[in-house]
Amino acid sequence: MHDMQHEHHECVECPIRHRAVCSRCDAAELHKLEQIKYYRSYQAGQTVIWSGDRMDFVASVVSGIATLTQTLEDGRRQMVGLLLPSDFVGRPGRATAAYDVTATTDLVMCCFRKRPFEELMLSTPHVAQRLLEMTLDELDAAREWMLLLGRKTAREKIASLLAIIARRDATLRLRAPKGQLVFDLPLTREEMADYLGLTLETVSRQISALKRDGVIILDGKRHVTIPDLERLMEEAGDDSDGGVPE
Amino acid sequence: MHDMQHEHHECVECPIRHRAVCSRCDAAELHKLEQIKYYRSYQAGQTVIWSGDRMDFVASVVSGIATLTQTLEDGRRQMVGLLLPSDFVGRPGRATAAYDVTATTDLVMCCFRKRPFEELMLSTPHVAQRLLEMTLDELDAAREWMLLLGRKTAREKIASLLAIIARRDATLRLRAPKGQLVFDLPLTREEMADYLGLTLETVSRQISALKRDGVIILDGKRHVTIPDLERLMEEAGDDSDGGVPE
DNA sequence: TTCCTGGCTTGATCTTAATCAAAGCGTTCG
DNA sequence: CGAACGCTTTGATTAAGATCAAGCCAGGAA
Repeated sequence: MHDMQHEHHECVECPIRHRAVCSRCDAAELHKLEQIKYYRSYQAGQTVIWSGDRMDFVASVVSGIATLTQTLEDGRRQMVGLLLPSDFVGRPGRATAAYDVTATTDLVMCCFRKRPFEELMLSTPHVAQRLLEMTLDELDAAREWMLLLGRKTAREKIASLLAIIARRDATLRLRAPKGQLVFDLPLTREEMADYLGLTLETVSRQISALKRDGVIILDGKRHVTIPDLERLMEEAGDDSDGGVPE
Repeated sequence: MHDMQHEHHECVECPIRHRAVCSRCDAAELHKLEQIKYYRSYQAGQTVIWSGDRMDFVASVVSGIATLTQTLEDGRRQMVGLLLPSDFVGRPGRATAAYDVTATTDLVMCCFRKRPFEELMLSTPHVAQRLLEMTLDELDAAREWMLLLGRKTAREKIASLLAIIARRDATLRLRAPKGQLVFDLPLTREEMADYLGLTLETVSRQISALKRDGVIILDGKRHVTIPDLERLMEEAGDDSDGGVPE
C-alpha cells in the first residue's frame, strides 16, 4: 500500500531484520532476505516444534510469547528459554531442534529458510556479528537464570520472575521504568513453576504471600501491579553490586 | 626452535587460534593476532578477575581450569561456567567482567587485547562466525545445566557432573569413550556444590552413596573410576531421547 | 614426632518445598 | 441453566536437602 515506505514497514513488521540486519542494511541483502522469509502463526498452547525434530528454518518472534523447554523421561520439565517479540530462535548449522518450542500465547514468527540464511551469513559479516551479540545476551540471561535456579528461595524466585517480566514488558512498551508498573502475567502458574524449578502449588502460595505482604497487587489471577519496584527488587535478592571494590 | 613449524606450533599452544581462527587462517590475520596476544599464568585458587572490574582483554584457556561464579549479597554462590582448555572467556563489546573468574588449578590463559581483537573481528568475518558457534555451544551447555539445577535430585546432579567431567576429560585426552573411565576430580566438594546448587555436605553424602552402590570407585578423595558409563548415565537421569518421532 | 590445617565425612535435627488432597472460581459447552 | 473443564488456591503431611556439630584423615610445618 505504501510503496515508498516498504522497507521501513518491513523492519517494523519483522524484528529479526530490525535487530540483526537493518541497522546496517543494504539493498541486495534486503532483497535476499525478502526471498527466504515467510510467516507462521500458532495458537496459544500449540507446539511449534518438538525437540529432535528436523528444523529447516531460523526465526524471530514477531508477536506473542514462546517457550523453550527440556523434559526428563519421567516428565519433569524445565523451561530454558522465554521468547518475547524480537527474540531469535534456532541455530544456524544445526539440523534438528534441541528443545520443545511452544506458543504460550497466540504467536506469529518470521521464519527464514535455514540453508539460504546460512549462506547469507557467510556473505554478510554483520549478520553473524549481530547474531553473536544477541547470543551473548542470551548467555548472560541464562547465567542469571542459573543463579536463580541454584541458589534462590521460592519467594526470591517469584519476585525475580515478576521483576524480569515487568522489565521486559516495560522495554517492549517503551514505558518509563519509574513509578508503578502494571502488566498481565503471560504465563500460567504451571509455566511459572517450570521457569523457576518449583511446583505450581509453591508458585501459588508464594504469589499469595507477596500479595499478602503488599509487594504486589493482584487483580484477578493475571493482572499485576507493582507499587514499589525497589521493594520487589529487594525481595528478588539480586546482587546490586554496589559493593566495595578492593 | 623449529621455525618452519612455527605457525603450527602456535596453534597447538594457543587454543583460541586453533579453534576460532586457524581453521581458516591467513598470514596477515595471524600476524595481527601475534601482535595483540600475550600469556598470563595464575596459581590454583587465585582470582583472575572480579565481577564488575574493568576487563580489557578476551582470552582462551591454554591449560588448567577456571570457573565463572556469581554471588548474592549474603554470600550464596553459584558457579555459572566451568572453563577447560580451549574454552573462551570474555565478551567483545563489553567493558567490565560480568562474573568472578577464578583459577581452580594452576592456569595459563592466552589473552588478546580487547580493542584490537574487536577490530580484527570486524575485518575477518570467520572469527565472528566461529565465535558465534562457540557461544551457541555454551548456550546449549547452560541450558542443560539449567535443567540440572531446576529439576534433578542431588544424586542425579552428582552423577551428571561426573558424567560431564568424564566426557570432557576423555575428549581432552582423546581417549576412546568406551570401557572404564578414570580421571581426577578437578574440583573440591565445595566447588562441586557451587556447580550443582547444593551444599558441600550433600555433595559428600551423595558421592559416598554412589560409591556404596558401586556406580563409582573412589581411590582417595579425588581419583575416580567409572566402571560402567551406561550405569552412570542412567543415574544422571538424562533424556536419552530415543523416543518415537511423530 | 607432634601439632596444625584444610578438605572431607558422618550424624542429628530442622526447614523448605514437594506431594497428596480437596475445594473454589470463571468459562465454555451442551 | 447446569455440568464440566481448566486453572488456581489452600490445607495437611512428608521427604529431600540444609544446617549445625563433631570428628577424620593426609600432608606440611615446627
